[in-house]
Amino acid sequence: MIIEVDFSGDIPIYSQVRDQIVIGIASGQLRPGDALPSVRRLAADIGINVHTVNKAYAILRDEGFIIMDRRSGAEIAAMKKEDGPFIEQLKGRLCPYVAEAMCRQMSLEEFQESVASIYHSLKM
Amino acid sequence: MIIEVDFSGDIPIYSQVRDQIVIGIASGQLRPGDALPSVRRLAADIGINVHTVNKAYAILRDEGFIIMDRRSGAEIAAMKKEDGPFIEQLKGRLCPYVAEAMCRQMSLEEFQESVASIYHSLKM
DNA sequence: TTATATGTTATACATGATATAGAACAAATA
DNA sequence: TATTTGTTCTATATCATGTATAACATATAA
Repeated sequence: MIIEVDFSGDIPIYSQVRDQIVIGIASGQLRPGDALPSVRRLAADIGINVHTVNKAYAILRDEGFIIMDRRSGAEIAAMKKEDGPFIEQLKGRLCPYVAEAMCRQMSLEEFQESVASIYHSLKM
Repeated sequence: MIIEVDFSGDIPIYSQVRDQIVIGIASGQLRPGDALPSVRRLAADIGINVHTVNKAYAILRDEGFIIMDRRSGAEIAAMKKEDGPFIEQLKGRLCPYVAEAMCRQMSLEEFQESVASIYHSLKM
């Protein structure tokens, strides 16, 4: 799996790395049990600092996406089904986007269609 | 309209102010033509610096949500219907959230239901 | 005129986030 | 023994964020 980073954007590098790995898991490119490149390896491949990759990995670990072992490295975790608190947290983060879409006269159906478009582009 | 800010959170204050005004417009609490409080007034009400409010207002102006006049103050703008580029930009920002939901075994329908929940909570 | 209020701009400062760099540690493997 | 793993530590540089103070041009009201 190839990870690319936009250095000129306003999204932190560690956040971009985190997002792309999550997208990789969602799309099936990364499956539970798969080994991730070591922090040094990935840092060298992308051309960034080891600490930046380590921060992304630590976040993914705290979020339950990966399992890290000091000796064997990092691998994709098997995740449980989402619970109530996650959905509430998700709603809170989505709210500003839904609100902006409503201001721009986007219907609920149009918004949901965009979500479906993302969903299917990841699923295949 | 009351604007409250979380100082301990990880979301910048100017971003929180921006989001809450957008939510106010989406919910109909703020309508096109309505006057916004002056930057000094709102800053005093919330208990933050004038420049922080000014930054939020400047962003809202750049995004087309409000119209600012050096003499008459700021007011809510009448917005056109969203265009193609906006939807593409929106998809890019939503993608990580959809991906995370998929990793947590959330179905498309469940995600869309959350969006609908937000939509209706703003609409009423 | 005078006073007040508006957005706007400028400078300065403090703090935290971000990213880099180099080094070292404990544990496991080849 | 040598290498690799995640992890931790110190250090530095840069940018974002937030505050503080001041001033400006413009408009309105007393």
